[in-house]
Amino acid sequence: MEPVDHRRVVNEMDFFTGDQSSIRHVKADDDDDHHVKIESEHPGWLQDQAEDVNTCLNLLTTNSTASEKSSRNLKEKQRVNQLADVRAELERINAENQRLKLSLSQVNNNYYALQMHLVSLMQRQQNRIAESSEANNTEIDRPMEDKTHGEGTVARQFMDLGQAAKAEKDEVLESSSEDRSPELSASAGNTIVESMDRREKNSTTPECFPHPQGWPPKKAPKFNNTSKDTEQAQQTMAMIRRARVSVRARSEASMISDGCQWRKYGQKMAKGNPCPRAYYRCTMATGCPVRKQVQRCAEDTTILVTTYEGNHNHPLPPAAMAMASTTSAAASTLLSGSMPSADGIMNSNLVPKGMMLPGSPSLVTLSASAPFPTLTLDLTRNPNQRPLNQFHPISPHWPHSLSSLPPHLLGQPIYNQSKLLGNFLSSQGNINELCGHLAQNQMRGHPVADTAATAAAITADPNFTAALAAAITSIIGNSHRDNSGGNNNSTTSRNTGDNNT
DNA sequence: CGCATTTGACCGGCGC
DNA sequence: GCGCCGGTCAAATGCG
Repeated sequence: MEPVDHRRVVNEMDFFTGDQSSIRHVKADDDDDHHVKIESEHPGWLQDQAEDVNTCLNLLTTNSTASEKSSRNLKEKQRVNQLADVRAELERINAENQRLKLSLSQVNNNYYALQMHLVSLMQRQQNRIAESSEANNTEIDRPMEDKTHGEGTVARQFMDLGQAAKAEKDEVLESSSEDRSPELSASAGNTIVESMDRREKNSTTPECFPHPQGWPPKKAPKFNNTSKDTEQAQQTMAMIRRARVSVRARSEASMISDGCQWRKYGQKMAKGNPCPRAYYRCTMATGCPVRKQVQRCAEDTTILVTTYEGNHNHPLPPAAMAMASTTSAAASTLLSGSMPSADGIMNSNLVPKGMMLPGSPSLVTLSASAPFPTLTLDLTRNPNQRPLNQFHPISPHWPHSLSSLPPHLLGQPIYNQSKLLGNFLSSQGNINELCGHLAQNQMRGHPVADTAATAAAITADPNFTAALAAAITSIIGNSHRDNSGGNNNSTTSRNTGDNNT
């Protein structure tokens, strides 16, 4: 038999906070001469307050003297004054807190902006070194130069988006891009807005830019020089959101893991493909606009095509940083260049020549037929098997080895990735060489299995493909990244677990 | 029971 | 104007 508790327990809301979660229990103990005990999370404080409780009921005993009354009134006034003081202090502290929060947010933004700038500077320096050492190979060097050019540009693009001085912009518009030094370009308001504006001005070119099927005219109305900067910025951002990055990779999994958390919100049968297309949205933060589509290739169902769209509006975990700037990079690549057409882009230095091997399908393509400009990274094509075969031993530790890859691809700051990859691409010009290079650096001493199955396993590994895609995209996208510090498409442990099995 | 996924409905853009 | 198509929504369903 349990002892019966005669105490009545009454729930009371905490009126100080209005928080139901901080409900106190007021226990009336029948065994204690009807005394009321007040239990609190802050017993000491409450006790002190209880002693000083001002009921404002003016409950005075009849035998009080006039002097006692006056002294009590005085005390009450003092307490009221103290209370007012405390309240004022509280309000002041709250205001200060808000200010500090704002400052912190600004500091964060500035930090990211500076980081982007640093990245661009380091990239530029790196490219100069590569340029001098690879003077003979202008085909490969120039893309890197342009990348550098673009990187500073984009770092600024996102920093200054919406603030670009219009007069400055118009001035820049007068000069051709060839005449501009990278420094000038990066500092003279060469924003996406400007790029689009320039394209708009360049009406002599029939197809100024791949905007078939209504893009951008419908989604983003034409710019004119009299519109406000803010409108332009919004339109530009809308365009950036529409630009896409598509990654083709062999994978048995339903989705490659890229560091982010995704929630499936739809699935459709797309025309011309027996495999359904799945629609996912990023759930790492409420309101994150990033979407991705996953669909198997109609011709080869072992190939998984993942298309990213949008920019994350939240910081990403370290594991997700591998996909740094994927979509924003692509968007910037597509939008910041003054390419008259998709062919222009492909024939230009925007896409590293090394990515387009002679006699083999290009690893990077730009779709001009898609509704939105789409950059496609094809990780399924493997014109040179050697490096991949070298790359990886058949090992039960492979997944763990992947986790050792991050120091090169996943966990390092973007500029390291870009530097590494940039160096390598400029010197080797072959993505497979890149794989081998990474592998040799990372896994030196490991046995080498020279089998096609190994290569397939590597390319099929979601982590690897995602990381590789991110790295490549970082380069292709001129290492563009915005100052949110979180415009990355990446992968997450959850997805890794859920979707790779 | 809460959350994620599934799936049919719905909507807007585009071509005819 | 109509139908097709891609994309999204939201109720139903499944699962842990």
